[in-house]
Amino acid sequence: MEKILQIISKTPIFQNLSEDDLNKIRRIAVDKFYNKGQTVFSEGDDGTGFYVVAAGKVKIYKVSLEGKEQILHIYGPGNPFGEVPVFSGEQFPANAQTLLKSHLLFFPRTAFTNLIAKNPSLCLNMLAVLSMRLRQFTVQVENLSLKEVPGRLAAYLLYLAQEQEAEDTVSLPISKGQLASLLGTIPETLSRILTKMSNSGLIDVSRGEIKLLDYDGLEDLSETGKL
Amino acid sequence: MEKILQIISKTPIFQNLSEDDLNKIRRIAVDKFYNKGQTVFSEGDDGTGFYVVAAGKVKIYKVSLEGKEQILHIYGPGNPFGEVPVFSGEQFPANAQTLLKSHLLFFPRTAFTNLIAKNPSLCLNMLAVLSMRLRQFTVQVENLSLKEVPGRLAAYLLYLAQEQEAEDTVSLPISKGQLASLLGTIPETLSRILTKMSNSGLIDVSRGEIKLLDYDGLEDLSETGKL
DNA sequence: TTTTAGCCTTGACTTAGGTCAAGACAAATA
DNA sequence: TATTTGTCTTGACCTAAGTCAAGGCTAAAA
Repeated sequence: MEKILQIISKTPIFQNLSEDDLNKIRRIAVDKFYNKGQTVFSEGDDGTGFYVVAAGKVKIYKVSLEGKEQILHIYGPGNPFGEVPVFSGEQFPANAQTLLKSHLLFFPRTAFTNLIAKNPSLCLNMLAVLSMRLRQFTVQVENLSLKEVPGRLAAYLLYLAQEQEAEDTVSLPISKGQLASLLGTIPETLSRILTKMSNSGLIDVSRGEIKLLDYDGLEDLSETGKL
Repeated sequence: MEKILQIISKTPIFQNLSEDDLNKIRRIAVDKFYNKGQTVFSEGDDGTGFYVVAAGKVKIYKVSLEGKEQILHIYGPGNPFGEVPVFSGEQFPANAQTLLKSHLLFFPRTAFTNLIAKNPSLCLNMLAVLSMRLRQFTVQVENLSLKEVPGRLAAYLLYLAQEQEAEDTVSLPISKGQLASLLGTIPETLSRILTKMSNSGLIDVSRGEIKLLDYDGLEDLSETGKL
């Protein structure tokens, strides 16, 4: 139980809250454990609450009738997900599945809204989280609509480098197949583009790691989109 | 000034608030008037507050370096926009421009956050609005990534029919050029697809109005995406 | 009514990227 | 070490949709 409190106190949405508030939050949290590849919820399911990743990794995604998958987000420790139906009612707008053995905290809807209605700080934190999400979607739509795949890949690699505070070598946090789905393409295309970028001296690819050889070139590519 | 109060009391984010609260909100609202085609804000501008459309129409959009435009939303009376930087700080993530002569209400950031921090109902309303937005983005990403243009168009027409509570004839609220940008394509492609759908008996197109002849066919198209 | 200007449409062409099928490679299991 | 399994890569091909350029239509302006 104390472990839960520790996790809660470190996650962004519960930042800057009193100890009393944190305890109230802890009391409504429910531990849930999942193996790799398990479905947490599916699009259309009733949203009875939201989750916070305590450990592991979760993908949020949509699937077309023909089976093509588009990943919307990948969340790791500290990230909340599944909040949309908590505030707008209705069902989950997408699917959630674990990418690794995961430990999640579940916050039941009504208990949580009761809490938030009495706690302006918590409410403002939540508004900040949703706003950041909207900002990210804005970028994703821009990428899908205004950039070609090489541009999206370059942008993602630069984002990874920043995320990992890496000098020049980033490690892919997901498989190439999943990366393709995140970038809105298919593995074959991603593979071809990786070799193309390799050949033009932008990057160096080696099993799960990519060395960024030409930052300026990558930045240019991520903006103009032309390889 | 009373007109402002009237507008405020009708807009969704200010629903279910006490008269006292509405008056407080009214006091911080600033009237702004724009002609057709004027820029309200640009991507990267500091977000000093957000807007509510009192009258007119506004598009929120991104532009690529090569000048291609992707519309993210089109907002009419009662819709708020530009809230992201209010809660997450930083700059506007996209551009806003009027599509018609418009009357907007501007809510300065700090005055509004002060209000919201003291008013749980207002805060929950705002959470609901942002959640709905996230839901819409989810659909937009799905459309862009998993559907082809005919599918997106069919989905949009069905959405319009529902929106307008139309039996079978919907009127396009925006020009075809703008519609192309909203669907993530270009006018030429949209034009070709409209004639194709016309030829296969799904719709009947006539200057700003489209008659939906085959709902089932359109629904099928919007899901499978194959014309 | 004629002219102008802004959309919209059509045609010919190009291309990014998807599909299908076959292999290559590596890791896990036997 | 051999075998299986899943992931990744490569090649040949196809197609949706973008580009470029020319006209056509409508509506406002002269």
